[in-house]
Amino acid sequence: MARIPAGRVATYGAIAAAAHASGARQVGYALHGLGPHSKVPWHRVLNARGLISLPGAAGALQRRRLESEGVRFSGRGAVDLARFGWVAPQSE
DNA sequence: CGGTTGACTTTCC
DNA sequence: AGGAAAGCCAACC
Repeated sequence: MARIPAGRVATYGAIAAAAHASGARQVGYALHGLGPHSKVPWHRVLNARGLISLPGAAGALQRRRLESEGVRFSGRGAVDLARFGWVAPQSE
């Protein structure tokens, strides 16, 4: 996840596959455990629809951070994964 | 040790 | 096309 370049986003499922995680939910659970103080770019992680799955103020913070990195949001607050979606480089 | 939960995804209706 | 249901697996109580 830390290898995700700025201005790009990745889905939970993609990270799970790249990180050999057991499932997309576990990725989200791990992020929940990290906390907002972690230096991991957790804000670049979105769900399969390109939407922010994180409710509350943290979600608003995430969107703001992504916009700061150049990620453009669609009218419904969704990110175009076809453009900003990050593909894991054969990370064994 | 077991039932519930969750920052998810996919399929079926 | 939009909502409900099921699948998934580790953490929590």
